[in-house]
Amino acid sequence: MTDQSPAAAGPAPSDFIRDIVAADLAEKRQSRIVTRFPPEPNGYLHIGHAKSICLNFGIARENGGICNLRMDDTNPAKEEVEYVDSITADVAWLISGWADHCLGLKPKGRTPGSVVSEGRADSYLGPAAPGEPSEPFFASDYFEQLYAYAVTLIEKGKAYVCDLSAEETDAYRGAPDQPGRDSPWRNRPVSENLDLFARMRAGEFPDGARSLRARIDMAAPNVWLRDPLLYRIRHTAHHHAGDKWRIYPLYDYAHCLSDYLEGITHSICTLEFVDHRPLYDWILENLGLPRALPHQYEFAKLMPTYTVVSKRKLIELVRDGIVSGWDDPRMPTISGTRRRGIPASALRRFVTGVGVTKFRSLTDIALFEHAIREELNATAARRLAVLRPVKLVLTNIAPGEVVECQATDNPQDENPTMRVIPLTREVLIESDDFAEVPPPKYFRLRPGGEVRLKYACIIACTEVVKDAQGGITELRCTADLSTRAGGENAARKVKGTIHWVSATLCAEAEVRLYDRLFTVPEPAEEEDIRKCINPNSLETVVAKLEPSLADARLEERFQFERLGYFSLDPVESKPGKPVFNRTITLRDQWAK
RNA sequence: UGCCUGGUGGUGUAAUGGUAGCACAGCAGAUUCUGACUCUGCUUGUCUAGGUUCGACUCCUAGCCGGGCAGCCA
Repeated sequence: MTDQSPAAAGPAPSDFIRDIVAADLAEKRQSRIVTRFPPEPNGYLHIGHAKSICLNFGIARENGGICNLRMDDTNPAKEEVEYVDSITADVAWLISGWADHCLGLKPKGRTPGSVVSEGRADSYLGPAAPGEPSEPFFASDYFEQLYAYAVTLIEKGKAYVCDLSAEETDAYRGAPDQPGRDSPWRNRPVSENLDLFARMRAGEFPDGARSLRARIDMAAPNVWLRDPLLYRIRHTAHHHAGDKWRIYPLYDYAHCLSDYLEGITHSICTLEFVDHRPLYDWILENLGLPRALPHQYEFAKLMPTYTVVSKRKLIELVRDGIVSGWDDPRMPTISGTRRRGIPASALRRFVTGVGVTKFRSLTDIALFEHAIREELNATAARRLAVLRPVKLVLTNIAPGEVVECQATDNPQDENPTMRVIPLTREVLIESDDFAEVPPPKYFRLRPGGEVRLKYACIIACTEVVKDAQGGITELRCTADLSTRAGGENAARKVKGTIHWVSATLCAEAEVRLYDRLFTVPEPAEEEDIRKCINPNSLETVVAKLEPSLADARLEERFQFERLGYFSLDPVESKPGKPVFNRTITLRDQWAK
């Protein structure tokens, strides 16, 4: 349950929201911190959500609190069970081994119960006890309670049923720089409002015929205070609540009260909700609730370069078949990230490393790549694999002879383990590790030149064999076995060391090489994102692998030396027919 | 011309009245049986103008520039 990664060993993050939390604790405004992560189940989670998850769970974790996972499902037209399942799985994966103990789930099937707070009737829904059957919280589980609160608002003269159409409502709202006008239904008697609202619930009116509105101020400078809608009529079944509702609450109304019902202390969201905060507070304050009220705080969402993080654009990529699905390894979704082989710890390190501010920043994706490499460099087992092979014959090794070479699994370990790789007469090397006419400063193999075969010995190229078209068919070399580890010339230096595999004793696999999906730093700013799709974002090759890779397991992470980090594709790799994904290349100064 | 919000190197982020620091990126070098990792060095910054102060990224005033807001979406 403890995180052994370097990121966890470092100092706890600090930002303006954590400062507020710390002050609330120090000044006893709160005794226990409860945050929440409230996605709408209408799409898959992406790395932008990962920042919010790590912020909310991180704050809970650092303060001995919990973070509720809540489906913000108040719009039945857009939401699906598929999404609640993927969201639940993605959150579990991201926090696994780091904040599992902070995950707030509710008792399965439970809705808010009656409690007494400060001597007054109240409602509350807390998290499930350990071991108890549980599921995420759902805003739709609060519909009954939300309805009761709405009745209270009506009784207090703070809400009314409005008969204006959607278009009329827009017109009456005015513009940001000019006040709106009161709805003609604004001063409807309480009894009539109560009756109409009950009949809205009963399904007596068609979609859009009426709405329930807060009675605030049509001249408010903040447009969200101009009698915002609380409920709309929707004759639609709900994926979680079933078919018993004909009216559904809107976000602004449902969210603050969901927070209250769960005893949330700090409701953390992104910047676009700043304008809604006065409404968040208005609803809670005007209900005269007995317990301490939650407070909303806003931060800037994560916007990485060379990708998009908007559900609408992500949905387009999936729908238009530009990627294979939500979990395509090129997608910035959490499921795509996972399938790509990126460790959850690397994603966490990245999203917490960028910090939390109110500045709308563009984060260089290189920060993510760095976090991935840092994590994988420390943990991935080194292996040899050749992506684009060219044959090389070691003329002084007899056919059938096998020279066993000791190879280090991970030089980053204090006591690295070893394995054996077979060297045979015929080996395969990377085609661009040989150059007939080498560019300046090229220190790999060339005609008449020398290079070391990693973990084996130094070889010298004696002959380049070509076919009739001039294509290279094989390289003939001599191996200096005295330069093997332990040999009398083991210390001999040559400029280059290259990777290789035996041509006769090797495994084979499909390897998928990924590159960034977009060619421009800010694809979201383009008029049409299809025009800046990187045509080379996926290249598939059939690679030759050292024999041990035939036994690779799904959860293992490898560094194919000098190439990058790889792991098995969890969806399409099959026993006997392995498929590897390249998670990321190694940093490459030479390529620049 | 309404309301909200924000401006620190190329990017992100610290410094909350006391030496502008860190990470990434870039460049140069060292090291290397991975052109990886590691190590060293370097380039580049407080939006502007006033004011307060011994001293201002920080406080005040006025500007400038950017982002968001008028869904019966969240």
